[in-house]
Amino acid sequence: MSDEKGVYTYAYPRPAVTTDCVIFGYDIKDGLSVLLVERGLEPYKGCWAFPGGFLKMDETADACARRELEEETSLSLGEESNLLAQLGCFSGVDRDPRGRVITIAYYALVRKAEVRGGDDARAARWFPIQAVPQLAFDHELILRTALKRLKEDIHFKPVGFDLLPATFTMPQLQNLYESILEVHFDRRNFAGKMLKLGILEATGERPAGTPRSIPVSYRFKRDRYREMKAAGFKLEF
Amino acid sequence: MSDEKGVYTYAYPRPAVTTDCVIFGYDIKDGLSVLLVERGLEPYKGCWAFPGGFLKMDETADACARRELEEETSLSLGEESNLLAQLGCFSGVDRDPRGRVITIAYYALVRKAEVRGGDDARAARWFPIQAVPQLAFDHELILRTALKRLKEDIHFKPVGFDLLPATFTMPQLQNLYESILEVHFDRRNFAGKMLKLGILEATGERPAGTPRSIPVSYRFKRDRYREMKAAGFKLEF
DNA sequence: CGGATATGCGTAAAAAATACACAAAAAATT
DNA sequence: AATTTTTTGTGTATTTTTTACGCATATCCG
Repeated sequence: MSDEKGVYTYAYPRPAVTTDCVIFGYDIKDGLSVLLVERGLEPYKGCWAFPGGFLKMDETADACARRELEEETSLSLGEESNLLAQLGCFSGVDRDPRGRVITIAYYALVRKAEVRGGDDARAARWFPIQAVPQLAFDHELILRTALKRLKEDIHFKPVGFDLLPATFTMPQLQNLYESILEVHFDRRNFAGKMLKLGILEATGERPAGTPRSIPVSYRFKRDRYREMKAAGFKLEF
Repeated sequence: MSDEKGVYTYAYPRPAVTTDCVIFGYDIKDGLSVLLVERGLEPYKGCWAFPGGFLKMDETADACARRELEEETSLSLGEESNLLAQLGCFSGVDRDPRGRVITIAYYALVRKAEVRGGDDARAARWFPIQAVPQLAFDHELILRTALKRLKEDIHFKPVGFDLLPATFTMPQLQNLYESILEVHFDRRNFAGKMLKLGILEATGERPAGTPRSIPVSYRFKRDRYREMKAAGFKLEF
């Protein structure tokens, strides 16, 4: 490993550089949730924070975020993931008691999966967005920024791809949008718009008996979505 | 100054951290332009690049970007500027021949003003966006990213505030939008939409003789714009 | 069994986007 | 100097999109 402990000297002072990951998940029961780890080391030992850690000299910030996420939560982000996006750099002078540390924050949307603590993280857990505990460092600011960004992104990117199970119903999809945007839609209009986008397909024929009040299952048409993304599409709500 | 040359040692290696500024300007003659400086030092000495430089230990990235911009181009960004936005962190492992250097890129829109080189910059100049020379480091990637971002932002923010002179005509405003988005609009529809937003006001009465083919001058209503921004508005094109 | 609730389907009204024609003044051309 | 071309402002009819809402049926729950 190229990052063995040693002594590194520079002519000018340098900040330490970390990455942090704001990972959103979703299920019907808890609504929108966020993934946190319990810190196993000082500072803020025992406090909850976003998974993340120091940048190594031979990896990009992107790679660092993925690595730290996997080490601390066992969650690995496939290259497929639509939304591993850079959220921004947080560079407040006093944001870390250890000294000058800047962080590059990322955020991603995933299907909620089992997570377990590891490495510097004593534990890893999903928290419903309404029940997030006090956070270490300036992570509350980072969370607010991520939520704001998510609300913007949802207008342009089909977030369901990443947050929902492979097949889902229209009411579920609507519930997802409503819980992120904190608004309510008329269900007929919502379904109409979604279907008109052409990125959904019904997963099975409705049983012959045409039962009505059991929802139809859909899945996303990945190919169709890719086409539309290339052409540049927009979701309006 | 806290950043005197000396020897700074750390237990783990650290990347150097810089900021770079992508500054867009606009005038009728050249259309959209970007501000570059000619590097006075190695590496890439004599090559054109974005103004920027190393982060000091007692300043945020934001402050660093503003400081370096002023030092190298004599351009100072008022706090009023709507669009000094973080563009993202560029962290390619080999992006700087001096070693590991990551940069936090910013971008801003300003009224084109006289600029002069200073500090590490031998010269500073505006380049029309179609005539940008070869750039140092990975600055071509940064420029592409900034242009993409600008095209997105224009849908939500009244970029004219920052790019146009205090008073301007409707054809000028339209020309600005057309040169950023690289499309053409019907002028009646464009004017109609713009006026309906309610953020413009005619600056003077049309002379009594009602001459037709001399454009009406407008100015932005800053107060009205602030209100709308708080309520969250959207420009469609 | 009966009432409350959820789902799908379709339509009428309102709002917005779009395409388009004309007259007058300025600018360019001859 | 006369003529043509370009530029600007104004308004309207048409199409498209968005929004609001009614209804029949099936499930859920006591």
